[in-house]
Amino acid sequence: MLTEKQYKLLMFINKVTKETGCCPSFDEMKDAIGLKSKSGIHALISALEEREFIRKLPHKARALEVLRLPKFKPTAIVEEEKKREIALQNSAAQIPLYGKIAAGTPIAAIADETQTISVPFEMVAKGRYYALNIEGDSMIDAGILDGDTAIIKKADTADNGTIVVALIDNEEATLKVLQKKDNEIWLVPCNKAYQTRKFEPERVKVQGVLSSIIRNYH
Amino acid sequence: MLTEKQYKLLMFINKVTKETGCCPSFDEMKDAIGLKSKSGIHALISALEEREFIRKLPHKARALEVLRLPKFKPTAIVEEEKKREIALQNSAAQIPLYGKIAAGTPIAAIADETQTISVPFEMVAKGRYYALNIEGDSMIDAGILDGDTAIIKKADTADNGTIVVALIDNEEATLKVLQKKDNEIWLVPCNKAYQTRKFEPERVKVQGVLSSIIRNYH
DNA sequence: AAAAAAAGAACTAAATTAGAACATCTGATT
DNA sequence: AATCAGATGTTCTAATTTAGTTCTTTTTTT
Repeated sequence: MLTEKQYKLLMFINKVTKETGCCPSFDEMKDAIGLKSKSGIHALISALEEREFIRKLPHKARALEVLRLPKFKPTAIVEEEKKREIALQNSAAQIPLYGKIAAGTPIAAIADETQTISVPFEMVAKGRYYALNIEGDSMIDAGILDGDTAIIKKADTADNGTIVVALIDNEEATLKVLQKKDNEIWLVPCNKAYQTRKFEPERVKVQGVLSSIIRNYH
Repeated sequence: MLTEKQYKLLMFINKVTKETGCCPSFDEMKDAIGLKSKSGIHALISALEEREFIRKLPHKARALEVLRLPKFKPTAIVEEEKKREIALQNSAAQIPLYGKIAAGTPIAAIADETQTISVPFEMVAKGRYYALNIEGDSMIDAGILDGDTAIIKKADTADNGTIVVALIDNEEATLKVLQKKDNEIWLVPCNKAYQTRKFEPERVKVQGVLSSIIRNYH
């Protein structure tokens, strides 16, 4: 239907006309569309007139009239808008919801990424994140309850004392406090009813660090 | 469509005609537009007539008729754009951050609304919400820790057993579990180190119900 | 290399403005 | 009916600014 420039120009004319009641001059259009010469505008205007989107009085200043707007947008514009939309959505980033943790499944295995959860952008400023639903009460003393949503920052290392997603023997994922000892890795629960579990370093892989907790009451 | 002067004149004619029922003379228009000679008005009128915005009877005094006003954007498009904008904004709602709770200040008093926090849209689907920073450990057994952010739904009533923002004696706001007894209101902490406080119903006002908890780790 | 898009410059036309002279209309007066 | 005054509309000239058109050259894209 229309080329990208034609579309942009038409929308600009329409917008200015609507907002000010006057239509823009060739120079103003030139600046708006990002051209350095008016002659390009002339060509675009001719094209728009030929396609009956606008009408003009020749040799008159600011004498354009928008007759109609296109029903469909040029693909280039659509894609541009998609990008912008995604950028805006990122003000609340969509991150994948990988499933439950504390069950015996490695996270990668259930990473279908079909479900997502939106979280405030401040939470996920840098890095890559995913969400997990908390199952069980092994972290209850850290204020992490059954049913909470954990926002995890992907990482394969972590500092002592941080809460991490740990994959044990490639088959069990769990959320615990990390303690690296001389020749062992301790996964410390935050609930006196549970025992600290101790592993050889080879058996434990860090899959992420706890970044945020979100809990919804009904 | 029109130049600035043409537009101004057209709007002036339209306004005067509507307000007084008769249209202005060339001299009045000249003064209104800020010209020192009527001849300019004549030229502008000719331009407007040529563009079919007004009609005139030649050589008749005050014989102008406004035919139409500059075309505006089709409403359908305007509304479509508005909807999209709202949808985008809502992907992460901005809600006001009222300040800390458990300190001795009524919430309304610190409601400056200058700070906001963005929360996932799912959390604030309906109703009006605000955020509070949690101070103290009186709710620690409910998994609500010092420093957490509470998303509160505005309400002035609440069910028994829900966690509410309660204003006591119009001066102290606190987050507690609500228990309405026969002739008392109990505000129950979730920490064995704290006592349940009991009040006459008149002294306690519910200011909201806990909707979500957000906690950020570094 | 060919085609399309953009830039640049030169040229032409229109818009704006002022001032003054002139024409027309209306109602009142002769 | 003719005339007049006052209010209003019209035309013209002229200078200045702003804007549209066209043509050639350059750049970019294919």
